[in-house]
Amino acid sequence: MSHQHGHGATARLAVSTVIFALSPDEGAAAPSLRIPLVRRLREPGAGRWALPGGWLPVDEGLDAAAARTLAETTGLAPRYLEQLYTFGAPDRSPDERVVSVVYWALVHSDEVQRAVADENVHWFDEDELPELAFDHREIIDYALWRLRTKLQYSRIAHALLGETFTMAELRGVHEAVLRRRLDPANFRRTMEASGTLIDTGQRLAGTPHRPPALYRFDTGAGPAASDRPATTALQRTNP
Amino acid sequence: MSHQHGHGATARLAVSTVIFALSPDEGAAAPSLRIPLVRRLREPGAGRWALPGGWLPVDEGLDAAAARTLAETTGLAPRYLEQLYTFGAPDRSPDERVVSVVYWALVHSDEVQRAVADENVHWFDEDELPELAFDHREIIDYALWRLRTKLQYSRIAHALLGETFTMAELRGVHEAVLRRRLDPANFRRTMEASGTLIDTGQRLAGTPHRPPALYRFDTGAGPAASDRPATTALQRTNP
DNA sequence: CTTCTTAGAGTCGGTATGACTCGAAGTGCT
DNA sequence: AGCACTTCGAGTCATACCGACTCTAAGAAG
Repeated sequence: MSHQHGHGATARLAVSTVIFALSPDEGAAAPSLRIPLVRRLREPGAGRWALPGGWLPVDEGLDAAAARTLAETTGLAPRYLEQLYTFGAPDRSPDERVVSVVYWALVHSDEVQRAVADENVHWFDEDELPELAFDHREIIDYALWRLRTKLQYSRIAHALLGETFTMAELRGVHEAVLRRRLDPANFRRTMEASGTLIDTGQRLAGTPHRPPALYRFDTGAGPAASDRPATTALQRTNP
Repeated sequence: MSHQHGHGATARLAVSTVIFALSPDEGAAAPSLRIPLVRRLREPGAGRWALPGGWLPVDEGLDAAAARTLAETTGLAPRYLEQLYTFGAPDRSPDERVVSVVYWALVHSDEVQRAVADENVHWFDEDELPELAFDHREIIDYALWRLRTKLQYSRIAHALLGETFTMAELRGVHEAVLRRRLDPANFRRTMEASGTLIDTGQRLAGTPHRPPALYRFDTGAGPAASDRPATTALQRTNP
């Protein structure tokens, strides 16, 4: 029953990645989400902006191909990388059938500074995206939805921050992603109750007001990521 | 930057589906989840059980290929079908590189009766799975996790039930999927509060106790499926 | 030493949920 | 007919969580 379609022609496999970073902190301005896009140099869609990606080499895993793609574009390694969805409508690319396994990634904004600066690579603000090639606009919209949804039940915000951070910085990440103001007191309560924050004991000096505490993320245990089943062995430890 | 790997050899694309149905209702026994598998007739993995699937034809969409695969196996159309994940480790299949776009589906148990009966197709109970070919065991575990997770915040249980059903039947579906007893009173309260149930006004007669009400699912509006972003147009209607 | 700003703790009310109780409404047995 | 038995389905109570809000703490700036 399986494999009944023979070894005839099939679609070509590409891997693309939607990369997110926060805009570099420029004073008191609220940070915003930014996405790097590459200008297509060849047809189809030459001149248009598109997601970074490439054909899948026969001997490379999907995750590895996504990470490599990302490194070639930003020059840096992702802090977070997860498969998003596979897009394969027959007409999504003219001329030939292309199936794209799309990933999404988070990188730290500090590292964006050191990233590839090229006239054919540009970081766009989330709400100032240009016209995109193929179905890449839908893909980005889906990735944005996933990022926003996941931020609320997972703890991925640290992938956009440095080693230590203040509660206000962490809240700023959430506000930028969710595009919504959050109550500082309630946000603090929720984060502290999550048990994923560690107070370093240090305080950030030099602010024109009361110095805030600096936190680290608890990279150890804590509530599992919950976007994947625990391994069978780990799952048994639950009850 | 994109497409930089040329038009050389690439992986072959397959589409597979994890299909779920409830065991046929045999008296008072609690229903359980069942999954149809096909016996592999050729190498690699000949003789082993595997997920139904096939190579992706060049001119067929991913969803369509999954639905066709499912129809060829069960002889029926899925009540629910959603992409699960794309598996593409370089060594998951010997001999050649295969990337599988995997879907998961729900079908109604009544229809399983009319499904394909073949010595090479067999419905296995969720906890009595045989040794599987390739990485299909991991795939099924992931699909099970997704089904259980999604059942709790979405309303997909109706895809496993008939047109009308009692509250106890609906609860039975949840209990079978979650493998956990649920309090009847609390379950009723939660479901009624969700606003997705419509009381048909009819009651199921012939039971050896108080006759239960028959419900339908509200196929119209209600809380959006929330596993996908609303279309851009709809999203704008949010305040 | 007063004023300004943000940090961070605490209060209050509404809502969701688990555990539990109890009358309702059928069938089947005596 | 009447009693026992079963599940249906409504209701109660305690607790956890979360949004809105208040208030004090601790620094810089003037």
